[in-house]
Amino acid sequence: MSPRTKEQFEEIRETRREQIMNAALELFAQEGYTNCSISRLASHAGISKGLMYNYFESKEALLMAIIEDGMSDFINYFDPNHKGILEADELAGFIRKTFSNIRENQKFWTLYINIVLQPRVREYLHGEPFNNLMNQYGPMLMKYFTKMGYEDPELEMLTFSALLEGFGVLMVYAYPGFEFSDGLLQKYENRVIGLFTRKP
Amino acid sequence: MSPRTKEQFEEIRETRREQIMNAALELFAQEGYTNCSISRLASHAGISKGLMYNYFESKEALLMAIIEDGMSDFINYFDPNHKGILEADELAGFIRKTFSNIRENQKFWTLYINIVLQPRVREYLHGEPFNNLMNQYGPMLMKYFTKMGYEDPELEMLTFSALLEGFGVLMVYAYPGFEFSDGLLQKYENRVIGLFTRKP
Amino acid sequence: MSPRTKEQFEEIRETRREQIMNAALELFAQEGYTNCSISRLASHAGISKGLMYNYFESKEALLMAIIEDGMSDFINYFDPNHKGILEADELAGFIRKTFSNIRENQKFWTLYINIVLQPRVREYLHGEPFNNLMNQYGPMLMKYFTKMGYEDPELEMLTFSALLEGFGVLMVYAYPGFEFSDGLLQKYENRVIGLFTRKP
Amino acid sequence: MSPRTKEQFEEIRETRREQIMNAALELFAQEGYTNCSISRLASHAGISKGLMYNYFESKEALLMAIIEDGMSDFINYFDPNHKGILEADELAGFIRKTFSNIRENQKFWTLYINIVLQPRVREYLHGEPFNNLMNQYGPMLMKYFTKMGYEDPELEMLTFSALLEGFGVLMVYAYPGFEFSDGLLQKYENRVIGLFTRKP
DNA sequence: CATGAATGAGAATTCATTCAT
DNA sequence: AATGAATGAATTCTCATTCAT
Repeated sequence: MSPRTKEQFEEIRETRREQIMNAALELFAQEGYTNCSISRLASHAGISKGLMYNYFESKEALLMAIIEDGMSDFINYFDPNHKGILEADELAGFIRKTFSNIRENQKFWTLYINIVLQPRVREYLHGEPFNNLMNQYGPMLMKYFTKMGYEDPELEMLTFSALLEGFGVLMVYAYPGFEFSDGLLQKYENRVIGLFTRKP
Repeated sequence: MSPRTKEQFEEIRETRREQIMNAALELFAQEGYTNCSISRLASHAGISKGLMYNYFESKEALLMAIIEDGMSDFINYFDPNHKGILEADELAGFIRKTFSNIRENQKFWTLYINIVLQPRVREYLHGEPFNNLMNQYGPMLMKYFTKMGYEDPELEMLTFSALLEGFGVLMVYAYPGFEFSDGLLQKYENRVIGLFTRKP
Repeated sequence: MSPRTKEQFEEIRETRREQIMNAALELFAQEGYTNCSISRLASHAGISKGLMYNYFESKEALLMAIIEDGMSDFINYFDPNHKGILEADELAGFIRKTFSNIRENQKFWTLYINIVLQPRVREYLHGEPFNNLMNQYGPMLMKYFTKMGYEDPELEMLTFSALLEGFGVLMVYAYPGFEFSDGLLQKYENRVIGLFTRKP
Repeated sequence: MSPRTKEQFEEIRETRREQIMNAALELFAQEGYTNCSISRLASHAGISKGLMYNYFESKEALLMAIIEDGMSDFINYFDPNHKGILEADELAGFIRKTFSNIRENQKFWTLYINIVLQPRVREYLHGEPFNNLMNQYGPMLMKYFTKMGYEDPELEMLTFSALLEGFGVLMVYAYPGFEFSDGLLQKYENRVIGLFTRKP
């Protein structure tokens, strides 16, 4: 009968927020952001339409929250020492974490790929807090490949990025005929690491 | 002035149809299928809303027509002999055509990537006439890599597909910091061809 | 600490009630009744949404309470003897009090003018307890101007009412270029009193 | 069977536009801008909700169009010679036209008074094309009363404005007990003209 | 007495599609 | 063949009100 404490309210909010974001991620990934109405989102999350707006300012804000959440791991994977210069073992670690992240968060990557081409989302991703990741990614890899003695750092960077991006897309597209066994994924991971962490 | 012949009428229709599809592809790729209204589509194509429906049954039919058109090249690139068995030079040709197609039809690929994850589009793509392409793609590559003596054909197929898909995505994403000079693209193309057409 | 007495509780309630009404009047006047949500009203009053409903049955009830509060002065100004017949000095007093009330309660008058045309509010104002004021206002002035020997009592009544209403509106509108100095207001007040309290 | 000409389309649009504006003015005046939903507006105008947006960008745009339409007469009444200096007969003309306009367009004035206090509307009214009217109104009257030799031009201006504004409000409010016979209105008009067009 | 999470009806707005001309 | 007015269902979003705690 006594009123709920501030802590209780915060706990409720946190739980609900996650519940909504999980439900939304699932639906967004399945059917695309624009095809999911707030109405369906809400009923998929088991709440009322109105409550959605208690937790997220708009449908777009909900999307951005999901993107931010999904990207935050990446921000941490990459250059954990913040020195601005990659070492070979750091790159290997980054690759491993990236692959396992893609495997485990297929829903997020589906959504991400589906959404990232839309101008508004891209603007958001090129702003803070992703700005650092996006803008430092290229130069840092260039430095790395140069330092490691690769003949054409730009070409390496393109190949490296394509192998990662392409993998993500393939995981998500699930072309008929492809089977991503654990063994295969492991071998792919090792191949990519091998290609870019040994002196040429 | 003699009345136009049936052939002239059909020619006019065909021209109009292409004009509409080009305008639509441009807008779809720029802003996403769902974000483009028929109204804007029509005025971007320089015709009235009503006339759109004279040429395409619905907005979705217009989209599918564009997809079909964009994919038809690929259907032709791949295994031109219809033998079901690839030769190394055929694969090289396929790779070259694919890359040049991606470079030249960026708009289409933007749209394609943007749209291909949506259930209805996927259903369409997995039906005729794409069915053959999609379903034969994997097995054919497997046979190829096996025949060529690669140790792990599945791994090659994954790598190969990732390098192609990843390239497509990167072209379209245009990460800040990437510059796709003609020279770089040529080297990338050569590298990919080199990786998969020489006996290991 | 002895528990609070019933009187103390009621005093607290009364204070809160006024606090809410003041906050609400401010927002209502600034932005219009319909544009102010209960949520903003509550946070502007420094309390929770729920508590609002402890003090007022509904948003409309809160509005009516404010209107009743603001009008009650007028009810008292007018014909303090309840004889139904006005004397010249009573009218002068009424005019003076009206002007000072308008000057001091601009927020209320803004709200009042903004709100008074809406059917539901008008119904309320034409019911008790305003009924008497509204319905007796006209006849009483008629009698007054007749008794005072004005040639056309109806015309006087119209002029008189227009000068009061018009003043209220102008105070609230604040047309650019108008400056309501104390001196000007005083002269206006004197002019109005002069016009209607001297034998013609 | 032949397609409609541009002229026919324009005629349809003009007719519909007026039909919508008339219906909206009626409902707005009766129940207040905020209380009228687009839905009811549309069905009151005998059209679909969607069509409203073919003619007016938004509910607010519709309101502004009505206001602009209603005010346009006033812009023309006032200082028809655009000399910036009023003559006595011009003022008399202005007063006459104002009164007859208020009488004939009660709906508009109800709406106007109801709406003019809202910040957004006031901003609009203080911008073009009303800017000239609103901002020149005060100074022009000041010059007039000065030139005519009135002792306190500011006081005259206030009185004059109050008599006009007050009249408008009273017409709209229709206090019970007031009866605005033609004779009364004529006398009021003459009184106001008399008060401000004769040398004091 | 107090809180704010939760609801749901309804508001404004958009847009694919139809159809009279 | 061509136009654009007209429709109405669906969408995003708001908000007064309720209620468990």
